[in-house]
Amino acid sequence: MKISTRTRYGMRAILELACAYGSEPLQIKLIADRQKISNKYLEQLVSIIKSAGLVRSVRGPHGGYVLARDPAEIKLSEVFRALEGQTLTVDCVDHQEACESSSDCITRKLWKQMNDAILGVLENQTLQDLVEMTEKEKMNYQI
Amino acid sequence: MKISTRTRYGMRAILELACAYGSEPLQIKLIADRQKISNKYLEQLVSIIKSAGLVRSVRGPHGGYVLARDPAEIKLSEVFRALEGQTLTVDCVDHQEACESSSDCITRKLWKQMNDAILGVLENQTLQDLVEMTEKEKMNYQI
DNA sequence: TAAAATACTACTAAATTAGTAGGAATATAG
DNA sequence: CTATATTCCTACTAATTTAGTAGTATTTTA
Repeated sequence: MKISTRTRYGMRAILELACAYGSEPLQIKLIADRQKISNKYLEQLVSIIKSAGLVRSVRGPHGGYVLARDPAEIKLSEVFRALEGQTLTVDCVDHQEACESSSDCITRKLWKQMNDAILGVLENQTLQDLVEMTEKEKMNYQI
Repeated sequence: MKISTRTRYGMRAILELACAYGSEPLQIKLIADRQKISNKYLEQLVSIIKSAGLVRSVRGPHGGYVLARDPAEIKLSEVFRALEGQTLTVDCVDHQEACESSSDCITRKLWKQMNDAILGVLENQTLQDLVEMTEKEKMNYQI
């Protein structure tokens, strides 16, 4: 149950964008430098969260990426699922039809509890919450 | 954040053993047949939970595996971690030294929340709880 | 028109997962 | 003592996923 670097990198990138919300677009290159992530790899990750509708892009010089919505309107669950995939524990939790024993399967019940516990964390916080926490507690997400 | 089939199969196998606690040893072959898992693969999975000290083995005819302790004394977290690995989200959650920015990293804080949410589910239930729930709600873990 | 950026697509290397395979060791029953 | 049933151990393999690299096309601005 490790979180992939894809998700970790992607989360940091969108946090940079959340922090810069309201300002000029941020370039991949700049974020990649700050976070010490491969430029080209980050390009693909940001493209994933763009496909999910969470960021918008601006092409050409002085282009870059901006958050598509107010950071207070973007739940962490949206970001996480875009990067890590929709399935949080096992397929049958969201799609009962994935297994015919779903309705009376005890392990499914367990995985659903775990699924909901994770969702509880991600559904109840937005990018804005993380940005504020960062400022308030003098934390960072730049390394 | 999908759970591997290793963990799903392993959890089902140990649940069979929990259910049979107090009786004769169960053979891999029998469990594998019931759960429709490859015999040889399950052998390896059970060997993992044996290494973790959760089950004991009996060799020779009429041998098999038995739970090493009372099912009420085996937390789901022990089983899960044996199968899925100790790390629940990211290394730095358990090992701060894994990253020098740990102390003021906002994403680590998020991953720790998620880590603890998962642990909350697994630490507070034992194999016995699942066995009882299975009986009480007429559920199963045999398919 | 040059330069700065994203967009797209294909490839690759490494790691992990999910097995398969075969035989060694051990215990039991007859 | 021997056949048999079982775990034990180790090595191999195939498929999938992850983490990139690489190159070029497209768009926009100055």
